[in-house]
Amino acid sequence: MTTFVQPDDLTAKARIRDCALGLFAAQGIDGTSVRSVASRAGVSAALVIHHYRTKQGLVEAVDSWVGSTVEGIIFKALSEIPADVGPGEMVQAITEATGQAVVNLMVGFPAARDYLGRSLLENRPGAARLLDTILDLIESQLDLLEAAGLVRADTDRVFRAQCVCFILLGPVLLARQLETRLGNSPFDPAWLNGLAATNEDILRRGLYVATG
Amino acid sequence: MTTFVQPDDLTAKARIRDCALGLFAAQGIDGTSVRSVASRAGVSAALVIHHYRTKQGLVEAVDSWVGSTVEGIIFKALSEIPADVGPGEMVQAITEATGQAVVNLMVGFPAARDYLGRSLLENRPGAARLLDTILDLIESQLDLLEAAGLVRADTDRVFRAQCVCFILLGPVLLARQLETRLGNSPFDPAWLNGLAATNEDILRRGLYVATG
DNA sequence: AGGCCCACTGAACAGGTGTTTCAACTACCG
DNA sequence: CGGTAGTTGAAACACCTGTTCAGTGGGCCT
Repeated sequence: MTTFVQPDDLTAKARIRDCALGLFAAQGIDGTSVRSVASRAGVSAALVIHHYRTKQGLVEAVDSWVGSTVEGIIFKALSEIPADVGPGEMVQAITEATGQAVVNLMVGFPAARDYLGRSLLENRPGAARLLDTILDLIESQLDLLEAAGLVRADTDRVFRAQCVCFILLGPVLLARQLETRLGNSPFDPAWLNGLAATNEDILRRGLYVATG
Repeated sequence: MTTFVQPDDLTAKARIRDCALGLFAAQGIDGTSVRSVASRAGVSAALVIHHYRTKQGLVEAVDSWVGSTVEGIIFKALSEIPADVGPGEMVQAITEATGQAVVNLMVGFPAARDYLGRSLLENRPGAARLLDTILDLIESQLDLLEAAGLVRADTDRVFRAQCVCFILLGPVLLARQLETRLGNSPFDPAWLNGLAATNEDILRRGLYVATG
């Protein structure tokens, strides 16, 4: 059977998957029952099991849907880099493109973003692989930038990648706590851009005043 | 039957609390049943309820024990600052003392550290207050340092505090994923010191090479 | 000694969970 | 029209959950 779904009314199976994504992100996987997913999707619990065999099957379906969505966004961002930039600007172009893709993901796909955060928090295997991918990506990008003379060579390549990773993922991991503290969403575009600007400024010039 | 309790050993009530702390940290609160806590403590489930009334009561007992432990460590660190440092070095002394206290906490109290991470991840009210406290503390410390001319005044005070907070909490939040990636504990003292040194270096001098 | 309190237990209860079973419905194809 | 395959739902099953209950036993006070 074909899995291609036209953008008209979602089939019950897709509706179940979407509702599960939202509930998993909001309450966690263990905190979400099959019945509550079914109720929100307007179907019976038995239908959820019929379509996905087990709750674990539903979780895997959500995992793979989110994974392919995220990969699609990043691939799209990278494919839109103009091909006529010189080799000197190429590394910076890649960095900016991926950074923009991250912001786009956080602002434009709240469900996927929240689910990613949840997934990391609950230490699901898919999220562990994702963190691995993120850290590898950051490490290799910083390596490229170092080779281009844009990143200090006297910094540990593993530690610096962790530092950047934590700065990037912080809002995703602590979104709920930050929301109650800030009063509005930490993914409000204006707010996120301000935070990103400060982060970039700190990475560029340091936070402390040079004491000579 | 007879329980082998050595004279200096913990009372059953304290043993239950400690076992709960460990299991909550490892599996989450929702993922830990009263019976599993009782089993690990070598008592019956009914006794857990007898001592703490409800599971929620047990959670609150663990919360307050961790809270007072953490506060004790920080207070002890602050009280050990020699009183004869000049006002110029005072802010830096406070900063170093709290930084050292954080490292001590992460290295010396793995159970409390893991529980704190879990608590943040599960968005428990106690942890929300804790994050508030941490952010307030960082903001005011950076304000002090800025007033002393040690932190750049042209950085947003809220965003920069978030940045520092994410760097500090990253290993706590992602400890389990990092452990599988690194092969050893992200809280190994040597490793943690290396990470802290790189973080401080980045905050001091920036990560990117100054491009003029 | 008697009385008493308190730690402690096994069994049971009520409710929620994931899953299974079976029956009924709908849409398509000949 | 019949038949078949894909959908859907109500009810039930076995299990796990937090919690309650009635009771036992040992140490302590008067």
